[in-house]
Parts: sequence; C-alpha cells; structure tokens
Amino acid sequence: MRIMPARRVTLKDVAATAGVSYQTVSKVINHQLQVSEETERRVWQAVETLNYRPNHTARALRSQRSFTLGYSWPPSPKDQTNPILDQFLQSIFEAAQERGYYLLCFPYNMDTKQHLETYGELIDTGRVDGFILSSVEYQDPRVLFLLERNFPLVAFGRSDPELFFPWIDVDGAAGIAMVMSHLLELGHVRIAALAWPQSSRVGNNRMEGYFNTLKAAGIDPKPCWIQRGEGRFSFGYEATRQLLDLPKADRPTALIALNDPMAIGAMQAAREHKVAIGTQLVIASFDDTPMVRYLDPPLTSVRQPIWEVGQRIIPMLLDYIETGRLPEPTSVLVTPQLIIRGSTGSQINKQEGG
Amino acid sequence: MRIMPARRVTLKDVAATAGVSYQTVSKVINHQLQVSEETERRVWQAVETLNYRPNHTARALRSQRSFTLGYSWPPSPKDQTNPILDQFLQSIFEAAQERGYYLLCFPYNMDTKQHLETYGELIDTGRVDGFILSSVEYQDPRVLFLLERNFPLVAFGRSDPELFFPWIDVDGAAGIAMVMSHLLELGHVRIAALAWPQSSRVGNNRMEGYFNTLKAAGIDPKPCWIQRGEGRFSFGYEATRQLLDLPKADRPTALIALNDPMAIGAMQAAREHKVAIGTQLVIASFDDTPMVRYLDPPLTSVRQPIWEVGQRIIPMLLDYIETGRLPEPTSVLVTPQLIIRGSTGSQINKQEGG
DNA sequence: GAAAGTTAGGCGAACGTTCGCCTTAATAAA
DNA sequence: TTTATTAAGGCGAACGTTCGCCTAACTTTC
Repeated sequence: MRIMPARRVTLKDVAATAGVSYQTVSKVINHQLQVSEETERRVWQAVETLNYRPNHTARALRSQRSFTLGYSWPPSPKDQTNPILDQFLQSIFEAAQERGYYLLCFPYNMDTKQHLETYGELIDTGRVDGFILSSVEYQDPRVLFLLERNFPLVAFGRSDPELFFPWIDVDGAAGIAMVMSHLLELGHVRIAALAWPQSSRVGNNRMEGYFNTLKAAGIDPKPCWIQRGEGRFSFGYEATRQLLDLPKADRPTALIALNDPMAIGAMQAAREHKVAIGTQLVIASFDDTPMVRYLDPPLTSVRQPIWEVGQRIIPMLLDYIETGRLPEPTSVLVTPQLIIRGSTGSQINKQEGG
Repeated sequence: MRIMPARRVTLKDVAATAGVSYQTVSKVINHQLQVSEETERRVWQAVETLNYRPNHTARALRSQRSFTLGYSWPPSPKDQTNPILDQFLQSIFEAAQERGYYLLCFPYNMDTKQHLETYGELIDTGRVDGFILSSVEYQDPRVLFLLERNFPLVAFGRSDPELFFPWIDVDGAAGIAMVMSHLLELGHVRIAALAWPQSSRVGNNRMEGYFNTLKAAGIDPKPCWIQRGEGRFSFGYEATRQLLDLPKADRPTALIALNDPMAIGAMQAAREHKVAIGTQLVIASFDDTPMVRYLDPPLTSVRQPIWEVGQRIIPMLLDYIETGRLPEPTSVLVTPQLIIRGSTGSQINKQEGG
C-alpha cells in the first residue's frame, strides 16, 4: 500500500470555503479579473487558510504544458571533473524557478540512437516543454532531431552556421585572443598551442583567436607549434615534451592550452625538463578550473561567465516556448575574462583573482 | 501563439485503429490481461504504427503519482569543484530511468526557510513522489521537514542516530582507517589530521577512523596534531605551516586531510618549507578528485564508490515510494577504496590507480 | 424608459489517462 | 437442457484543473 499523505486541498475546497464556484476560484488564481474585489479577497483568504496549492499535474494536463525543461549533458571523463557543471546547473535551476519552471534531468546515453529515443519519449509523453543542450558539435544529432520535430531548444554552444537555432555561446576566439595579446605584450613570439582535433567545433572557435592574433601581429606560426589531441593531462604532457625537444630556434617560449588539464600536463612536462614555468616557459589555458589558482605557479586561464550563461539561456528558451517564436536575439555571444596569474610570469595579479 | 507540435496520438486513436474501446487499449498497455491474444496483438500493432506513447501528465493525474524524484544539492564554494557531483547525478539519472522515473532538479536556496518552502511546493503540487538528499548534517532541517510530512526520502549521508530515516553512506571511518593503517605500516607515528569543525557530521565520522586506529596502535595523538577549520586550500596551507613549525619531537611525519583541497594546501606549505613530500612529510587525503593523480607527487587519497551509491540509493527510494514501507535494509554503509600514490612515498602504485 | 452594453460569476466540457463495474458470450458443471 | 462460472471487453466516472460560453443583474445611452 502506498503512502497517502494527507488529502490534498483542491479548488473545490477553496470554493466551498469562499462560497463561490470552483471555476471562479480558478479565475482569481489566474488573475482573470472578471471578479469583484470583494470576491477576490474572500478567495485569497480561503487559499491562505487552507494553504491551497494548484495541482501541477492537473494544470499541465489541461493546459498542455508541463512547465518543465529537459536537460542532459555528456559526463566528463573519469580523470577530469567538469569545472562548470555545478555552477551552470545552479544557475539554470534558479533562473527557471524564477519563472515557474523546473528542470527534468536525464542520463546521457552514449548510444546516439537510444539517446534521441529519450528525447522523443520526453516530447511525446508531454513531460517537457523544451530542451537545453550543451557541448554541441558539428551536425549535432540532438539539434537535428529537435529541429526536425520543431521542438523548442536553446543550446549552450554553436553548431554549423547553416543550422539555424537559438544558442548562446562563450566567445572562445575572444578569450584566446586575450591570452595571445597578453603573451605578445610580454614579448613572446614563438607561441605554441595545445588544441583539440579539427573536428572539434569548440576547439576551432578558440583557435581562431590564436590564428587571428598572430596574423595581426605579422607572425606566421610554425605547424609544429600546433599540437592536436584529446584534451587530457596525458596529451598535454606528451605534446609539451615534444615541443621542448625542438631545436632552440623553433622552441616555443609560450604555450596556450585549450583547457586546464592539458595545461597541467604541460606544467608537469616543463618541470621534468627543468624548464622554469613563468619565465623560461610561459603557460596559459582556458576554463579556469577552481583548482588551477593553487597550482605552482598559479595558472593563468580564461574564465567563462557561466552563471551569466545560465541566467540568459533560460529566458531565451522560455520566450521561445511561451511565444512560439524564436527568441530575439536568436544567438548570443558572451565574452570571457582573462585571469592572469604566475604561470605567465607577470606578478601583477598574485591575488586569488576572484 | 504557442508552438503546437503535431497533434499527439492518444489512446482513442489507437483504439480506433485497433477496433476496440480506448479503455481496452489502456488495459493492454498496462498488461491487465483480460484481453484475448488476438486483441492484444492488434492493439500493439496499432500502437506501433501510430507510434503511440501514453501521455505522462494524464497518467500522473489519474494515478496520483508523478514518477518524478526531487533532488537539490548545496553548490560548492567558488574555489572548489564538487568532485563527485557529475558521477553521482549520472548514476541516479540512469538508475531512475531504468525504473521509469526521472529527476526534477531544483536550486539550493541558502535561506533554509525558503528552501523548505520549495520542498513543500513540490510536494503539495504533486510534482514529485520522493526526494533524494545529500550533504546531510546533524538536525538537518530538510530531514526534519520531510519526516514531519511523512514524505518519502532517502539521504546520501547520515544524520543524528535518533532520527530514523533511510540513508546510504560511505563509511568515512573505514576510509580514514585504511589510510591510517597504511601510514602506520610505513612506520609513521606522529600523524596529523586536517579536519573539519566538530559540528561537521561527515568530519566526525571520518575522524573516528583516525582516533580508533591510533588507539588500537597504542598511540595517543597530541592535540596539536589535530587542526580543524573549513575544508579549503587556504586552511590546509596555514595549518600545515603551523605543523611544520612545531619542535622536531612533536612535528608530524605524516598528515591526513579530510578532503583534497586541504591536502593540496598542505603540499604547497610543505614545498615552501623545503620539506620533501612523500619522504619527509607524507600526505594523504579523502575524495580522490580526478586531478589529484596529476599533482607532484600524485596524491594518495580515499575514493568513494559514488556510482554504486547512486545505483543503490534510487531503488531504496523507489521501493519506499511504491510499497509505502521503509526500504530493507533501511540504512546502508558502503566501503571506500584507498588509492595509494606517490605522496605517501610507496611507489607500489605509480600507475593511474584506475 | 427601452435598447444596448458591461460585468460578475456560474456551468458544462475537456485535457488523456486509470479504475471499477457491468454486460455479453462462451464454457463448464449439474 | 438449465444454471453457475469465467473471460473479454465496453462503459461511465474520476483525477484537478482551464476554457469558453451563458445568464442575470447592473449600468449606460439616447
């Protein structure tokens, strides 16, 4: 036998107490204002004393809306933690709650077909009104699926330019460009990059900042400076060893990594090569994982305004859902922030950096 | 105007196609088997061709169940990442989906009263059938609130012994005891601890392992070996500086931290004192944040079986919800795993450690 | 002072299920 | 045969809302 918490208070109870029909109570609660002030007062009074709360399920059934948003994200590899997950989730939960929505979270299934099946189920069973996507890639199957079904979504991250859908993204190119300018100002000319494969959309965006800045400075990057691999510690370590073994004339004096784990690997390699980090080799990265401020030396990194992304992505999705029209603007680019620390030598910001 | 995705397929559509009443279709779908095989076949056939899926909201309204579980967790401080969040979430999402449930996640509100208000709303509006709690403390207001409302919950973490409710927890005492035994085997006698304040339930559990092991070994820990503070890098750093300034006879040769950030702070302090980590000062900690395997030296740490906790906590809650009786067993203690790395000197596991 | 307009609020229906009861026909027992 | 038993499936109601329409009373207008 199931648990039956004390019987729920319904519209009819409130109506009985207030001495009106239950439909009138509904009107009051939904601010339909074909109700006299006197009646309204009485109804609210009854709502108060009975501690009435509209049944969400009934409301959802009748109005054909669930006031629920779906979200699923790819789990991080076992040797890394997702540095932005917690903050992003808290931010979207809060922004959603503010507008009367909650988030339904579901597992990320590595099998694409099964994963899309879950999206389909959530749509067809009416459990969600729209989706948040993240870690969007080129020709992302989730995007294609939802576009085809014409179901509301907003993505954290872009995809192919010809796919038209609402998104918000951190301007990775601008972030890396800030790092590059910083390095150029420090006098560095031979700047290496630890990047992702060219199939990575995020990686390519960030690398734009690398190429464009160098081009503007009239520097032609040697191909060997650009190392591509998966964004793990081990790749950063190996790639940096190779970079440090280059002949002196080619050997980079500065290095940017597209994420923190690669940078930490690079630091390890530098340490083993007896290369002083921050002077002989300057290192910077992207993401500003909380822990990197405690590395030795503290790591210069680009911080994404994650809270802001969360606060903005939710209204975009809700406007889309509630009006049925694409949000304006349909795409948003937010600028990250460069946090300068000891790993790029300059001691101008020995403090925490926020 | 709202988006109206192609009209949903309902029971009636299926019934029309199969040539039966819609209630009969319902019976087939719910395996009520007062249906001939022939009819059943036809119905499933129709379900297939129309791609029918039962409307979740209607089902929830009628059956007074939402098939949804609520979860909220305290956000981690800005200078730390929660090392287990992602894995725990993925695990509970998966376990829940397997039994036909999804998770409704909502923001953690620092204002306790408002936070409980959210729990109450989710209950009263019928949005969830039960709650998962984590980071449970002594006299936890969420536990007290839900117990009073007699609403199903299962906690990841214990509270006061006299509060009777279902929980699953990692045996922190056993975890620290494993570390301590390891350190004793290595010959250490003066072992310090970086702990949380005594108001911390998790901290006290873990410290049991410290005290019990020392007692069993006939060692009486000096009060100055036990440093208590908030579990941050900065506290670990400061406390370790003090420990290293103790007169030689008192100075610890080994140190356990109740979490990784404190241990990393300790490593920093040791480095600045020119004390060799892993030989002159041995350091171990708790949680095994993915990144600590890449520290220099790699950090010995206790790893919690988070995936398992997630896989077990969900069936506990669902059994509770579906039968209305407390799950059996009502409380579960799982044992963590010691991952030995360079920071405790022994090189027996120079590999990744999983 | 009658026609027209406005307003408060009641009523029936509908959203898409599940549930319990009832009917009918087929089968078994007497 | 007649009666009791069972199985298959139909039917009405209910879950708790929202929505649109209708009525009655009251107000305005010429």
